[in-house]
Amino acid sequence: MSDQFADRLLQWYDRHGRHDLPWHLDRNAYRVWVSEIMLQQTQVTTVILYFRAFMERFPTVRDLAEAPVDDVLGHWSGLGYYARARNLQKAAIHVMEDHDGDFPREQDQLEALPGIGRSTAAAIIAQAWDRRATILDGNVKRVLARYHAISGWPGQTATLNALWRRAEEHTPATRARDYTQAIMDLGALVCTRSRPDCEHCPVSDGCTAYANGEVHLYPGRKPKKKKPEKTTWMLILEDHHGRILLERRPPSGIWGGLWSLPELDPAFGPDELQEACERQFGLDCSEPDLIGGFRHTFSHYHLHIQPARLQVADASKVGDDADQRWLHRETALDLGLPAPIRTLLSTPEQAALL
DNA sequence: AAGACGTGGTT
DNA sequence: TAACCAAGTCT
Repeated sequence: MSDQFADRLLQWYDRHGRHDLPWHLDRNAYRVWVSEIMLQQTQVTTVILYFRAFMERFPTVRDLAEAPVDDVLGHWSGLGYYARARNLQKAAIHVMEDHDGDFPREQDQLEALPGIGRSTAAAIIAQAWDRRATILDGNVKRVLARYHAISGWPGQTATLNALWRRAEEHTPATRARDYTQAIMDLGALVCTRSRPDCEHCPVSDGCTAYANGEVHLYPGRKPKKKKPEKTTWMLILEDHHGRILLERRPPSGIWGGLWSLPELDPAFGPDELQEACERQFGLDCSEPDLIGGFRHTFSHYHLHIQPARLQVADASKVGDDADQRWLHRETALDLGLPAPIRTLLSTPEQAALL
């Protein structure tokens, strides 16, 4: 059904929407897909530079499928949610092997690819091929929650179902590409989380929350919970060449598959680091030299990272393999590193401490 | 169903 | 400053 909502929105979009984001140029399914994955829970301004660099290095789905995983993660370093990068490459391999290098055209086939859910599949269909499909991202949730005064936190199934139903209803039969971009642009530029610009909203007429003067009540807030705190040790083990020991983290969990400093059982106290180092790595370490800690906040818990610097007498006991390497700082920066570790290894002030 | 999963910006 | 949140998906 093509209702007044869609018509007014599209009219507004033609004049005020965003028409030249990087993924709007040379538009194809691959570029749309990569942009949609990068944009999951990530702001447009953050994505732009990553997208350009990623496309330069991996111009086609084949380039991505054939690349070393560390290269892919390296281009994701600092973006967060690294499962996205691992899934991206898995999906690229599937597309090459099962679909002859072409993205499947049906929504359920797209959703079968790792990292592509209901909304991302719809975004690809609409953005890449201009076919009718319904998205529901954070922007659309906010717009529709206000327009229809849908109460409740969108994380709850009932609220989410109500939003999906409305989203489907509003999706027009034509101009699918422009419509999906338009409703996201409205959320990003007008119907913003704080200080929405209702005076310039093309659909304020039919907006229930606006009519009731309750725009600020929607969407419902997430129930707040206390974040647990976690403290860990990150060892900076340096050999006499000035190289640092890095380890690949397990494929799942925080920073999965990325390279990082060796993590030590947090149960060890500050004065047990030398012993722990010898036990865990079989290394003959000098007196641990604490260089102070920095605190890093995650979305789900506070993680206190305490870097401890130790000089290693004989690095040959820990070899170079797929999961453990002695690397100079500059070399390490080519790998997929978590942002805090990258900062630790790259900023002049931090590096001076190493 | 609810929690895990990152980081940087905003309030 | 600490909470909140952004073009969600997976388990």
